[in-house]
Amino acid sequence: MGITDRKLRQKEEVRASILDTAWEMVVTEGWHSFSIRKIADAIEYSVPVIYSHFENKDAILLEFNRKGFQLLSETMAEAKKGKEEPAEQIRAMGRAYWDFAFKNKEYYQLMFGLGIPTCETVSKIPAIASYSEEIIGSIIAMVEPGKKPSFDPFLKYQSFWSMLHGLVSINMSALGGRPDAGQKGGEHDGLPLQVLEDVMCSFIRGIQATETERKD
Amino acid sequence: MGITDRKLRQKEEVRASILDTAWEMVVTEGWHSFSIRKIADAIEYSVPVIYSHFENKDAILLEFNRKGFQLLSETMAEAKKGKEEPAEQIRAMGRAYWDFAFKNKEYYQLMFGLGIPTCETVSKIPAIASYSEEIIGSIIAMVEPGKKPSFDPFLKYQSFWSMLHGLVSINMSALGGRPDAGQKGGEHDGLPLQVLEDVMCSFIRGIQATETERKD
DNA sequence: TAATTTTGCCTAACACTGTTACAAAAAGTA
DNA sequence: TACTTTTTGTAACAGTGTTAGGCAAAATTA
Repeated sequence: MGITDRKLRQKEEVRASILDTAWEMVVTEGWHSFSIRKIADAIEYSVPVIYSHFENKDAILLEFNRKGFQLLSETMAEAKKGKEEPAEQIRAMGRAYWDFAFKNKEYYQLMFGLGIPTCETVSKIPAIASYSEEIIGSIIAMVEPGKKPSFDPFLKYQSFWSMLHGLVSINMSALGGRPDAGQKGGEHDGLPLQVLEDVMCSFIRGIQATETERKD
Repeated sequence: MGITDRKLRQKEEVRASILDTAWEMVVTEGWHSFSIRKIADAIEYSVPVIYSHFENKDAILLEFNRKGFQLLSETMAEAKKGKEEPAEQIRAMGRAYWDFAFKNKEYYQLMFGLGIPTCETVSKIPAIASYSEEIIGSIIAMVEPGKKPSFDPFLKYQSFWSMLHGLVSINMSALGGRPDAGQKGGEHDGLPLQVLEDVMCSFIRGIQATETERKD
């Protein structure tokens, strides 16, 4: 049956063109102009055709979310590969995370913007797991030799991610506090990268330090 | 002229009822149901009346933004007041920041959500300045005695804020990574607070450490 | 008091948005 | 060719932000 075969192929083409067109619009015009109707107009089909490929608007966003986390976790794995020392791996991943965020602003905003219902969709995106494992691996490797008691790698992972995410989103909203922060020469010049280094430094030093006691 | 006086008073009342009603709706139903028409309906006026008080929807949001930063900077000042040691001040402010975020989810989401055009509105909110000065003050006080060269308090401030913001927003989206993170018993139970302590610990230790050298 | 201006307010429209029911057209099958 | 199934478009529904125009009451003036 070559006919149903071709039909499937054509259907897949339409689906791809929906995603491609939508993405192009988001990149060139921003998330605010992400609209089913505009996509339909651009691919020269009527609106219901889109609904025959995706249940609703959120389903398209979920698809981009998937791609974003896939890309991020690949980026992290790639950054890790070059380095031997766990501390260097973490530094490289931190830098890679930063670069990913600013090279793929649209993905990052979708993935970590507060407005998006990530709560329920976490389970639908397996790449989140592989992304976090990439980091946790290095953290464990970094402390294994010393064999410290009461060391929670997941806690450290959350700290690390929090630091990175905060840094990125504050810089992405150009809300640094200094009036000249944000869009100047290139995209993020000088100080923010220094802050990134500073943050990673104290994180790594914090893990390498023997004790992690706290006075509550 | 008591008449124009009363008119001004009444106009002010309508304005206040717009803001009150809008806020109540946001708190009970979330940001998604923040709508000019719904507000008009609730205050029992027609839609254009709202436009006679606010230029547009963003103007109302800006108003809430102002209030949010006002509240945050007051919270920070209050937290600082109790402590003498700069390190303790910073820890207290970090904790206060965290509490503010989860006690005022709606404010926090508005203030630091990526979807909101904070870039242009920073200049319109003077409370942002007083908030950051509150933190920078303690950072400077903490290192002053030692008189370290090449120490940038603003860089440390950005690090600190980034860590806090990342921590909060990751926990707020219930995206911790562990399936049970987020909405369990109360609102944020156990681990996240440990992460907060962990993060503040390494931050303070990082400043207290004599050198801040990096190998690039 | 009567005429006139000003003010406050509402109806209704415009241009959008996501979503869907239904009918028409195209394609495949007999 | 006639029938059936699949694919597609039209048009509607229920929302959204925003604004133009008119009406009536209130305040000002004559």
